[in-house]
Amino acid sequence: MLEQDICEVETTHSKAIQEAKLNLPRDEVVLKLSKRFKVLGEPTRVKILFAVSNRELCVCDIAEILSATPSAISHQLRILRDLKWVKFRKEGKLVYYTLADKHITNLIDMSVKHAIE
Amino acid sequence: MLEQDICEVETTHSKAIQEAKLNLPRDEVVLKLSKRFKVLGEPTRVKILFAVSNRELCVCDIAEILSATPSAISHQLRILRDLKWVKFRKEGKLVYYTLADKHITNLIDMSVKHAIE
DNA sequence: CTAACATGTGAACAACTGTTCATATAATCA
DNA sequence: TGATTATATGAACAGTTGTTCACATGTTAG
Repeated sequence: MLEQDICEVETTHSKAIQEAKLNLPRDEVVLKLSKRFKVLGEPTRVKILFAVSNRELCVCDIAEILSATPSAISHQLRILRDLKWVKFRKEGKLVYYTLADKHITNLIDMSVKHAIE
Repeated sequence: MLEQDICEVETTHSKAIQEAKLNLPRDEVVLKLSKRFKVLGEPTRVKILFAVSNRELCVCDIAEILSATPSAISHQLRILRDLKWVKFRKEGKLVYYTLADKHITNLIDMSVKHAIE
């Protein structure tokens, strides 16, 4: 940030600035939070979560449902697996995925109803 | 999607697939939903929302708080304005921003506490 | 064993996005 | 009026990301 970009309002509002700085969550917390939201910021992943929220589905099922390639779905599932938002069960060649817990769909449902008009 | 990418599991799981397809929210809804989540998927925007959730702040204040340039903040504020997540009030040269309503911070708070461990 | 198939994964590519920079606009002050 | 300052905004650039493609792995059937 260059010198010219610093506003002079700073001194006037220093009290509000100081207060806001203190109330701001730690960088680590914000980063973790936004990282999770970003995962929900992709239609494909939201659809996958919706699809596996009520029943067990294998990768090909999900691909068929979303009209996508199994490869694309597999890539997205890895992200959801890493976050432990979905769990999986192998059965022969197939791998069945389910929602790890109801928290995520609750969040989505709540978002639909309240926060996001 | 090429022929080779279509799985043969389809016929076996056709019932589950059909059911999942019906339960899936409309594309329009999912798109709108994930679009909003994407906005929260950026640390800068989350920080801005936190900052203006308790007090009125001008662009330079926010820039100072987040250690960013006023220009970068202004760009992000436009996105938040378009979504009507923040409201603003002009006073001379300064433009003061506040949270439009408590729904968004509620969502974030809830996410911190419940859905997102 | 070999062929077929479901899934996983790395590389490559295209599309998107946040920041910076330059500049415009609007308001205040000398 | 002219200078300064706060904010807005378009273009450019760099970094990120989702999909596709090719291929590897592992399992089942013949």
